[in-house]
Amino acid sequence: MMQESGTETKSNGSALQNGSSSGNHLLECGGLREGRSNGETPAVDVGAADLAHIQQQQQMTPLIQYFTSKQREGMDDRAGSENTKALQVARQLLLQQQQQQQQQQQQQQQQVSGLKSPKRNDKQPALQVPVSVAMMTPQVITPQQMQQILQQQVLSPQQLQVLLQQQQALMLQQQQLQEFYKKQQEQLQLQLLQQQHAGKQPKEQQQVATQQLAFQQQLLQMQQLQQQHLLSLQRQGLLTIQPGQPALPLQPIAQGMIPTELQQLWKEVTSAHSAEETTGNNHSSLDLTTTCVSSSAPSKTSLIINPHASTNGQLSVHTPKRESLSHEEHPHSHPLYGHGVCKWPGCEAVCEDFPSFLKHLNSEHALDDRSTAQCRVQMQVVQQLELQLAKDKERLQAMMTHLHVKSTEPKTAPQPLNLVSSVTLSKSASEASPQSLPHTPTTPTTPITPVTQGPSVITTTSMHTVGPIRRRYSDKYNVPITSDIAQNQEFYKNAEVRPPFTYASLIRQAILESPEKQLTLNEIYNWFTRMFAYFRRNAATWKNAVRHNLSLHKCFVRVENVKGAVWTVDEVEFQKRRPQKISGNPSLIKNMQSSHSYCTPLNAALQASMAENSIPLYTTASMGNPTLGNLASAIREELNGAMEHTNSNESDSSPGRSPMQAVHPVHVKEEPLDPEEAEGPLSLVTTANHSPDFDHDRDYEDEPVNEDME
DNA sequence: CAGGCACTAAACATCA
DNA sequence: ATGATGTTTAGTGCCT
Repeated sequence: MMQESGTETKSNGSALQNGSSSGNHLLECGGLREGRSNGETPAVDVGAADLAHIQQQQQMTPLIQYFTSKQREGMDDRAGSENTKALQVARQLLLQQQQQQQQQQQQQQQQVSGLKSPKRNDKQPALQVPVSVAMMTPQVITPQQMQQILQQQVLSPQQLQVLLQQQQALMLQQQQLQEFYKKQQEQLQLQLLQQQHAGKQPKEQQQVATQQLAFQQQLLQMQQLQQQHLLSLQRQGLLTIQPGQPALPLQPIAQGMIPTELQQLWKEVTSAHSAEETTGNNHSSLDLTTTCVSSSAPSKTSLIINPHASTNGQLSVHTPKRESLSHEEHPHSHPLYGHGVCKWPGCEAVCEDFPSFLKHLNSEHALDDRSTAQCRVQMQVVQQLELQLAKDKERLQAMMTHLHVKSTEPKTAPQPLNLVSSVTLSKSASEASPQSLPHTPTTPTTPITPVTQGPSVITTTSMHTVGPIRRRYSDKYNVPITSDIAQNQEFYKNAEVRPPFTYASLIRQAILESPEKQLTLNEIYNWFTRMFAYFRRNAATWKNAVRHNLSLHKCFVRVENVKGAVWTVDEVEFQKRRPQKISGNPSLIKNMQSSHSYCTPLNAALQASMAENSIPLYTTASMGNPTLGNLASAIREELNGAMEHTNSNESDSSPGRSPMQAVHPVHVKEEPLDPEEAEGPLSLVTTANHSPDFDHDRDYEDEPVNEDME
């Protein structure tokens, strides 16, 4: 019958405040942008398209990268328009660059001359595979993205670990790819030289062009791999992609880790690098990549994760556990040897066994200019990574400390954001105010702690120690409970997060959701356990609470039925409670309005991005911007409902409901009810029709809030 | 600070 | 007797 999975009676201090918030729901949003039902941010989208275009051209020059990186940097604290400007500039530059390059290439095809120093001109590398250095940087997640992760989200150490591992693995892969491409490039040049001497240009050029194409494709694949990695991170709620940069993962921009000096180093290496033989085995290092890419398919639709599978809070999402992870921990002890391949940067030589590898190492990678240069590069890379790691570690430490301190404070439980494919999400979210705002005198520039404690699946278990929360925000906004539950359904089902609603609200919801608008106690229990993972524990406690609430509140009416007693909702009674509550809470309203004023322009696009990336709360949390989307509508509805209530008892605040849709005769509770009860048609069981009131949530307007309703 | 509210815990009653 | 259901009371904490 009932699922009494965890009947520990000890419930004090249980997971009441695992108000984490990363709804990993809403995975229906497929790609980075496709998932959105309608493009909220056209300007940004254009930028994204441009970026993608640029990406496909594989022609990002350092200059463009600079611009785009600038763009990204600005994205954190500026609106997107500036960024699109920068992007346009970059795009123009790119076009010029492309033209120049085309001219160059044409010239070269006509006269393959001056090949001795094809790279002398950094800007137009002759016949160089148009792969920017930055593109090849071993950077899967840019430092800023990492920063985002660390700044905005509460990650468990394990997740950080996994993240880092994935990052490292991908970096390794990328590094190998870099080497591979570098090598290919050099070989091409060498071949070209030879061919020039041999005097057979046209054919070989064609070949070269083909190879170039192949390289580009491979690079593209690499990019896609990156992208998927990032996507998977997003899906886990580990990474936030901001709206102005939906194509962010497509931007293999060197940032932080690879400054220009590093590029130069690479060039040094490249120029110092003499031609090597054989490229045939190089693909060994690519195998993983290509298979990975092909398995997860570049098309974004293929990235869509089965909502059911992914809504599981634990999010077993397709984080393609890249086999490359094993690169590091390959049984063969030498870090430069793995999978039968020499892992010296840029080498990839196949070595049958370890001894032959050692032999190869000593012969091919002896102390010479090239090795030295490569070493320097590697040092730089490592240094940068270490720096970054140290920085992020520090940040993480600070976060942990901060959160630890804060989490012990009796804060209110944050409410998961309704981000699931909400059409007006950006609007509502941007207008929203965090429910915690009234209690948190945080300035917009400082992260709001409770927000970072959102119902993230990551931390739900770790949050269980947090003390009980007495306040249930949404109790005051009981209308949107419908949409909230509907929208966060999967989240609540899978994450052991206490829903931010009072028992009364939940019970009412359960009853209203039933076809008959009536439930037996047991059915109510079942609804609780079915809808909320949280209520699969401590059954004795919450069941008692349910019964207590059913008995206590006049709005719950017991009806003798053929099959026993069922409980119904006296909507009027229920609504009666609301005005008095909301009226006493003007500060909340004010806060909402004020927060609205500053967060709207800033965050509209951001919210959209969050929505499509299944990342509630986090992004704006770091900006101190409230993003509890449905709170605004909640309050609004609350107010509407309250006002309507004062005007007439007939109207429900939710348009989705027909107040007069009484189902069955309700027989009133045994106890005499208030005299007020006599005032209405009233012991009607108001029935909510089952249409989800999403529309309602979205249709509200920005009307002035009436604080004096009573 | 008082009062209201929500939550938790527990005692008790009723009924199948 | 037992468990489910329902009622009531008490204590506590948060918020206005």
